[in-house]
Amino acid sequence: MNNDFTPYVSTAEMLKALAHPVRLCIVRGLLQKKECNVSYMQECLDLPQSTVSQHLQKLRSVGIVQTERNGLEIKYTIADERVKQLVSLLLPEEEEGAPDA
Amino acid sequence: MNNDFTPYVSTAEMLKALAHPVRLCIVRGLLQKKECNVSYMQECLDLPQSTVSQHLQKLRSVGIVQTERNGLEIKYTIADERVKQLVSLLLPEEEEGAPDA
DNA sequence: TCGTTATATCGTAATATTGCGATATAACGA
DNA sequence: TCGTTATATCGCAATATTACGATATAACGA
Repeated sequence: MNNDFTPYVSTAEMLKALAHPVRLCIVRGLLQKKECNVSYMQECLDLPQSTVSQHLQKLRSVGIVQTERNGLEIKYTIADERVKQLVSLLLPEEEEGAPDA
Repeated sequence: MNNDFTPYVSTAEMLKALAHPVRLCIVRGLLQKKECNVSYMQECLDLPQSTVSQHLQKLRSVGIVQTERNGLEIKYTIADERVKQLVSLLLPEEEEGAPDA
């Protein structure tokens, strides 16, 4: 009868993009810092540059983050306001301390 | 420096469990109907029984749904209250009409 | 133009997820 | 106990995701 799942596909894709520990970390860091370039994230995350960049492309492909070029650097910011609520719903707030990604 | 993603792993797993069109459909149906057995879902979704059951096991493995046996049937219900908020945040409300899964 | 820095994309091996028929288990009624 | 119904698990081929070095692109300063 009702076997049309297309209304759920784009939401599922957005959730899939968020459903990775590294990407959750990136998103939470961006929510805290408001904006960030790739090499700073790379340092914080301690992952190869290509790995960080690919995670960012995935987040960007579903509209979770957006970019703005500033000379050599590219600033990433959160583009979908819903992820703010989503993260505050799912990620337990952390202790005071050194900031993240 | 900070390359410990373990705080994000369980949240990522929960999101991964939700990040599938069929499972989103199941979850939304359960939120609407409050409870449901497998064969009813199977009919609504028009998918093989084993497929539905495997999706349900995945949702159960991360605590999104829970089960209660009632004779031959097993009733599924939403176990994690956060998904209610999550779904209402992400899934656009639908028109009046025939109920779903 | 060249060298350098910042970021993105390619290629690919390793790993994970998916769908589903076949089969197993669990509970019921006779 | 047997047959039946409801649900779960197995096995596995097909597909998707992941990580990351190698390479490409884009912008800058000299």
